[in-house]
Amino acid sequence: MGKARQKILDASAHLFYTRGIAATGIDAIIADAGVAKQSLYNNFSSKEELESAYIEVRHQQWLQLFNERLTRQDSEAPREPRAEALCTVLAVFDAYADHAVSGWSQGFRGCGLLNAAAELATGSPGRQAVRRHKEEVEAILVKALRPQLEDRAATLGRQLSFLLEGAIARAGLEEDPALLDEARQQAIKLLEAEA
Amino acid sequence: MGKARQKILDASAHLFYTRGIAATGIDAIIADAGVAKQSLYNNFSSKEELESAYIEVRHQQWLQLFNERLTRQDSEAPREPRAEALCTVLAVFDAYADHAVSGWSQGFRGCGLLNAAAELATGSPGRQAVRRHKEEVEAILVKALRPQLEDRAATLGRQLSFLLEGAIARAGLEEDPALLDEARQQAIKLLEAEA
DNA sequence: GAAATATTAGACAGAACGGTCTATTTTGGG
DNA sequence: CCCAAAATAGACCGTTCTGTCTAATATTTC
Repeated sequence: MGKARQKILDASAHLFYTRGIAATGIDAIIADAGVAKQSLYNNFSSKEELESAYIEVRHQQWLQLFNERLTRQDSEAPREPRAEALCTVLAVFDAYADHAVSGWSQGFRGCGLLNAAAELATGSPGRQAVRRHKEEVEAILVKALRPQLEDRAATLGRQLSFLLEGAIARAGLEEDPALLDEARQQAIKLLEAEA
Repeated sequence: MGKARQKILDASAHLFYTRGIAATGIDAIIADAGVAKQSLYNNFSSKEELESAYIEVRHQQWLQLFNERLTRQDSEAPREPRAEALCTVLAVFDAYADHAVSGWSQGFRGCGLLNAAAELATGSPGRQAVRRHKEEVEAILVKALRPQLEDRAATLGRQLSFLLEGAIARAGLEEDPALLDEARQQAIKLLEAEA
């Protein structure tokens, strides 16, 4: 397959994130990608399918950033069970921060997936995909906390996921990723308090 | 002034919230409102102005729900300084829950203001208004906590605002306002831990 | 180098968009 | 009752939207 598809995905990732999905027209995407309109419809049957691809790619990007953070910390830090839970939690927070600053030059606008969901109809495949993404993030947190906290893992994992989600949203509104650092600090304190 | 304006505001509140702003056309609004197109442009100079009005109205609606919760609790509960901080915090959370269930029949989709911001350009008046709304909510929390917590009020107020914001977002995705109750419970525990 | 596959530019269609205009009718206050 | 203000229906305009079509040109693969 060709490289037009990737150029289209890159351009739509940029435009969908910075201007919103509905506000971004096909013509703007192909102009930004430097690609013919037919190349878009050779790779995606409709704009809706391109939107779904955008969401899926963004989810996979986050997963990769998370795994990079996780393995990086694993090779540095020791393996006490308590520290491992903390490392995983921090990797989740840092992966979101990484995702934020990776698009910082385009103007930080919070979580692209949550923003996309805001434009999608209730029950639509895209919105369900975003829902599953957030559930997966929460599940990662809960699973990491389980060995140490048992019953309280579910509650604290959910609380951390709320904290993270809210921090990203507010950081996007304030255009200040530093709010993510604050949430990270608060997460550390919450974990210490549970120990 | 006439009642066409109110019918338009009601219809656009419903449609902007459930379908998104960009996805909602003028014709859909006037059809839902049962109003002539000219009546819309007699009351609003453009769709953009109607969007701004939608945001402002929604902000005022929340403020009213908050004040109702506040005065209701004030007339019931005693006035210990510690309990007053808790009451204000819970009033903030409950006001958001009220706002959620008031539109529950139309399908709960989280915070309408945050959703609107996701569609608005960085630096646009509407997006700035949403930002100020969230800052005001956080300021209410911090102010309520100040007498009891002094220095820690700012940090805890911010943490509570993150918690609340994330809970609403996740509740919207899950279409389950019960997540707001969980966040409320977590907020109570956070306050107890600080005491 | 030939055949198959991608990619290109651009015209085009049909619908939906925001917004204007006219002309008529309804409404409400003095 | 009268008159000004408000609301009505609906045609209309220019633009933009998604998506299709044609036909020529690159690129890859064998």
